[in-house]
Amino acid sequence: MAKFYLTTPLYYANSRPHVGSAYTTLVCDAIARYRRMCGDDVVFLTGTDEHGENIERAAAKQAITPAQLVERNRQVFLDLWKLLGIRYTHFIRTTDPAHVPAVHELLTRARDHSYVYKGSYQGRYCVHDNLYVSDSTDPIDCPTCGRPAELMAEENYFFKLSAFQDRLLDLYEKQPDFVQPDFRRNEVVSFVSAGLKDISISRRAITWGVPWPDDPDHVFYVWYDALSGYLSAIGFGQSEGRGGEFSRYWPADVQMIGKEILRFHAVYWPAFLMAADLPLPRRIFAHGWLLFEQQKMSKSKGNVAYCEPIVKVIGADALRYYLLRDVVFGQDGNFSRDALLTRYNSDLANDLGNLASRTVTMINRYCGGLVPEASANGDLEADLEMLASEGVRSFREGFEQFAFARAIEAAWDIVSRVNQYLVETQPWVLAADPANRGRLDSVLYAAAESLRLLAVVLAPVVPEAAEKIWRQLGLEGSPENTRIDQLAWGGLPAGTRIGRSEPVFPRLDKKEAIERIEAMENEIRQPAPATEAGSAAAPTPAATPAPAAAVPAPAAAAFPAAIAPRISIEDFAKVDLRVGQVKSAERVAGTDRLLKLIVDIGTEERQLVAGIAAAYQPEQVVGRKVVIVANLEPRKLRGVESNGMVVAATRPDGSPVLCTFLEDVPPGARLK
RNA sequence: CGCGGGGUGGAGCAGUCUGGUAGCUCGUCGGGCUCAUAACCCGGAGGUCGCUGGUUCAAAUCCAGCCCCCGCAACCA
Repeated sequence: MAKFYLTTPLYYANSRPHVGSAYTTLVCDAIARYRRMCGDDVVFLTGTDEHGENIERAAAKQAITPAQLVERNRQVFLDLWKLLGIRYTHFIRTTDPAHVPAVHELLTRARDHSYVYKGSYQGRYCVHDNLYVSDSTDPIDCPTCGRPAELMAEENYFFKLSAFQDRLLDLYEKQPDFVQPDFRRNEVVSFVSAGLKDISISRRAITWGVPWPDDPDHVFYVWYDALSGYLSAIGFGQSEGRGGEFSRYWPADVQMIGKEILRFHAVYWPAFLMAADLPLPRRIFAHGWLLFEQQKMSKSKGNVAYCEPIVKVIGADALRYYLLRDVVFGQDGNFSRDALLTRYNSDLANDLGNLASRTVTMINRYCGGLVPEASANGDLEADLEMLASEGVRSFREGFEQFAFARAIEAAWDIVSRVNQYLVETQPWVLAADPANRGRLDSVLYAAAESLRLLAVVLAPVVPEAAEKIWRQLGLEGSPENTRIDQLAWGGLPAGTRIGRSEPVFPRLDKKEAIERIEAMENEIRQPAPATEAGSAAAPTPAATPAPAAAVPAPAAAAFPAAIAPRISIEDFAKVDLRVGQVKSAERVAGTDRLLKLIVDIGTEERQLVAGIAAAYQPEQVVGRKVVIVANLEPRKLRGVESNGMVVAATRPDGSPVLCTFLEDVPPGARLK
């Protein structure tokens, strides 16, 4: 029996997963189910990355320990996977005690080959927030508090990534499908060709992490820790390798990731493994992102779609089907509730569900509920059989290339053909005359047998529905226990007592369903400290990319957000808001968003820089009365001094809307 | 010259690597059927495949240049 080891990324456990996070997992689940149905011995790993300063900070904010936070969030993932019917076999958390020896073993092997050394790390660090802001020494402001991050240096352990440039390029060339899709590989090749710098793999100021084996001042930093999870999950570094599990399943056959973590998986990861003399995964597949109505999903835009409401309203199968069918796998895809419901109604309810319903009903009515014998087959049946077999073949071909949309289309060719076939043969007319008994039996057998093939083929995509169809056909066992690679026409035994016809996918009122989904989503977005912790304030600076399927939230949640804590009138009085009139405006050269404004605030003219250029042309703002925060500390933006701030509201899409007045007010008037 | 994706009937997308009747879903218009979840089936209308030039017997597809949109990154005090 062939083994098949498949992994999702280990999701960063600092907030709750949304549709994007679930996408990777769901795709992997479909692949895992498919491989099982091909007879493979499948290990399907998912898990959570639970270390790092973001988690430390999120926990501190809620006054709980990191361990408590992570336990809580992990549970949200587990619940969601359950809801979505994800049948993973292994779940690794990087705080699992068994994970530590794996990281240490990987390190020991790399050290044995002198790929690890102690060096001086230089970067930008925010002393106020205790946050590593950037690995570069270029000046940058802290994304959390906005104050300039300080240049810092500390002793770190480094991994000699630079030593692997040639071997990596060689790998991409000799094993072209190591990184897929092709255009992603090209990206990786050009990145590596440009030269690799050694990377720091430890930190001193972080305590929530895997301890460095012989240096208590250090913990492992992000990737060396997180990526090792793919090894520790199957027993690497443990005595006996957990009964030989590691040697049986490693290397991974497919490692599925989102495009944002491509570099870490396609460059760092193979280098780490090479350094330890371990075999490399066979394939890294980076898929695209789900955009929401053409925009990137992000918490600050308030447009994140969550899975739970969708599943509760239309079912996990519908979501699975929609994501696999409507998104061209690999590219960025669009997520739209409207399209989801349209797909549900037209493909699942009208085409497939209705086909099952009419077929089962007719067998019940015309054949006494027993699958008839195909005794009088003609050309139409031969054609249908051929088309169905071709459809199954083409489905498998698509699925094996991860071209899920194409595979599902092939299955729907069968669905359409059978619906068409029923109209052509008109079994309800045949049933009117006993002389047509033989034809009628053949027709209904052909329809039922087509449904059986469909149930098997679609089991990886819509497991619950496949199961229902299977039962309605009166079959024993389950479609998932049927070998998809040996699937052939004629497997439905005549005489089988079929079940009652029940809608597999009840038709839904689109508008009403969308409203229900949105209402439930809004509930989730209400401040829910237990799970929203990480998103509220913890940004993800460049230095600590979270190994999650979809990008983490950007800095501040602008919309919709919880109301900030109450302040006193004295606190408010500290903010000096003034009416100002824009005298001149010009773009700050080389920027997309910044306008340099000269504003008359009555007593003086101020120069300030506003990030509104995406929404306002300079000539649109000249002469306008605006509201200025007049007593902010000056700050330089792109080298231009900004002496105050223009007040603007933020639309859900993030664009700014200037605050202005309907009545006339002289510049300098104070707001209170 | 920062990195990447994309511009194909009203909407959303395939097709581009491997040139050769432009395809799918939804929508729309007309017809058919009544077994079925007001579902199913048939037919029609609707596209100079972003623009320009080149290669070719032949270009959505290959080459060059240009325009526009969208992410990421850097600058939203």
